[in-house]
Amino acid sequence: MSAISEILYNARKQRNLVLRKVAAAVDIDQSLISKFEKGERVPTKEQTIKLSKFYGIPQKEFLIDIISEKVVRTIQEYEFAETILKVAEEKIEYLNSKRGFKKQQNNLLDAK
Amino acid sequence: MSAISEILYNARKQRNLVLRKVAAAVDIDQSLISKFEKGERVPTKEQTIKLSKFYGIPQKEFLIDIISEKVVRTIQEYEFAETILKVAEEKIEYLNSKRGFKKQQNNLLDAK
DNA sequence: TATATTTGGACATTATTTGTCTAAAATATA
DNA sequence: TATATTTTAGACAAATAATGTCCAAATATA
Repeated sequence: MSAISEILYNARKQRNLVLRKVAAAVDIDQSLISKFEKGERVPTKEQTIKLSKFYGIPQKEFLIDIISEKVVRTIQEYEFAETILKVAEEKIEYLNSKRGFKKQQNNLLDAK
Repeated sequence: MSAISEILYNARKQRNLVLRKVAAAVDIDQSLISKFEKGERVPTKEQTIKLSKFYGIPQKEFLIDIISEKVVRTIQEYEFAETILKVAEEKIEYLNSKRGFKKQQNNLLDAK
């Protein structure tokens, strides 16, 4: 039972809504929403956006939550999952520094 | 051009092997190995194991490299990729602490 | 107890990843 | 320079994974 499940379940309960009503409002099958609330499935990006809008959940934070959950489900079978993330971080930082470099280059070119 | 590409390319060059020879030895299409070396594709787990054995690359380290590369390719489109990894880390740590708890429980039960 | 709601499981559909093929491009060799 | 060999890129087939739907069983409510 992940945080996403709880967030969705609580959001619906606070509003005293049944799945059918949410399903109609956001155009997602009620069975699927049930699975999200039970942690059986993870919403897609589009579904995430729809649900966050409907429930007034901050979109970016929710997206981060969803995508990180997907990452976790991919790597959790490995005993070295934490190391994977550390290495991934280094790679992302490296990519960002390359982008930063390119941005600086572009800025210099624009100045000319 | 990722580290994986360089590792594979250098490993092959050091041994003065052509793709065809490696391909036959590890039973992976030579065109595919070329794509790995160029960073166009990422090897599967099974391919990773085969290549690490063939080249004598430490398997666990190589697996970590490969899987983290896949994670990176999934999330790098987002400007908040680093945050995703941070949250994923917290989730993994949480899971590990739950597992630790279960292990302790199991140990206690065994002791009885 | 009847009805409404939620859930789980099977399976269809869609999307993504992976593997293969082939010829062009690049490089090496004679 | 001609030829052989190697590498590569692109198209597409095949395999796998993710996602959506359907429907009845399970559960909750009145």
